[in-house]
Amino acid sequence: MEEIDRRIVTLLAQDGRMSFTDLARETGLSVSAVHQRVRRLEKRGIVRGYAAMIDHDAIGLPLTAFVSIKPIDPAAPDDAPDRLAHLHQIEACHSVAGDESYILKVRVASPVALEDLLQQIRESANVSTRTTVVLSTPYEHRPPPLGDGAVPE
Amino acid sequence: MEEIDRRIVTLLAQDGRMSFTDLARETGLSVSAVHQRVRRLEKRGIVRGYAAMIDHDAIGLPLTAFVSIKPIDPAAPDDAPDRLAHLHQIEACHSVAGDESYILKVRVASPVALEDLLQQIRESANVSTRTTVVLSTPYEHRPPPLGDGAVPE
DNA sequence: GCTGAAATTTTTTTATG
DNA sequence: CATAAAAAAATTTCAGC
Repeated sequence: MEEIDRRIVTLLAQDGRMSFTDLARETGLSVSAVHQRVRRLEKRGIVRGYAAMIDHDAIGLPLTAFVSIKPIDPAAPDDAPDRLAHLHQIEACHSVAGDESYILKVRVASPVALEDLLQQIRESANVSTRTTVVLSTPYEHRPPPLGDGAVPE
Repeated sequence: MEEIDRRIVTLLAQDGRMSFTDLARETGLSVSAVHQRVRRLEKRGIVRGYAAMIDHDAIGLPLTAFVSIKPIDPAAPDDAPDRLAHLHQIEACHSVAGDESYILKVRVASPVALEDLLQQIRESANVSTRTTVVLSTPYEHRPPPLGDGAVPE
């Protein structure tokens, strides 16, 4: 991927609703050229999709936590992500190196809801949990650094 | 916030580029009514913005890690988020309960880049670090559960 | 706050160099 | 990849209830 595609990706990461007209102005390309590139980036999966960023306080999910999980039976097949996928309070699931096997990011309405969710996680995936509660989030969803730091391809 | 706004938020969280026409069809409102509501949700900050979701492998940042930090001097004023904000490889910063004070989510190009970033974090904020490397991400950015689980207002 | 409709702008496609 | 043109669709504004 080269310079202009990288610029387009950066712009869309910052404003997913930016118009092709604006993208064209920012990149110096014509509208059709930008259009073509964006479609190609989407098709290749470099742009995976678009999402509105939501204020979780406002929608009644003010409590965020990171839940690290570890299998009770280390010999059992590890299909925890599949077994947890139905729990929609889990926003993300990362397989990680280290003592524990996955880190989950969860959003819930209250401490009681967290307690309930943890129980469901333990039951669903036969794991033990270790939970770190988020107190506040100074920043989140910052766009990736493409002009500085990363040297793709 | 009531039912229809919640539905709009859910739809936009799943597809940040959904048109007002489609939102109108999905909610049973007129286009102008939906338009009005979306603008109001944006103005109130319930919808914070829109972002393209990017494949970090494709843009040369294939390595994700969680970095927990702890101040070297517990008596010093805690302005770590400000002091780290210039490091664009930090995608998110959460203040957390527990032994450590913040969890950072970082994206870098390589192990060496991670090593370099960790050093910059320690120097910039006068903290010690504990790093958990992400091996794979079964899922991420799942939309919040508004029709099930949460009971806003 | 909603509807319906007009005015404007953007998106999308197609063609040509 | 640029330009151009045309058609389709979406955004935005506004009168009226």
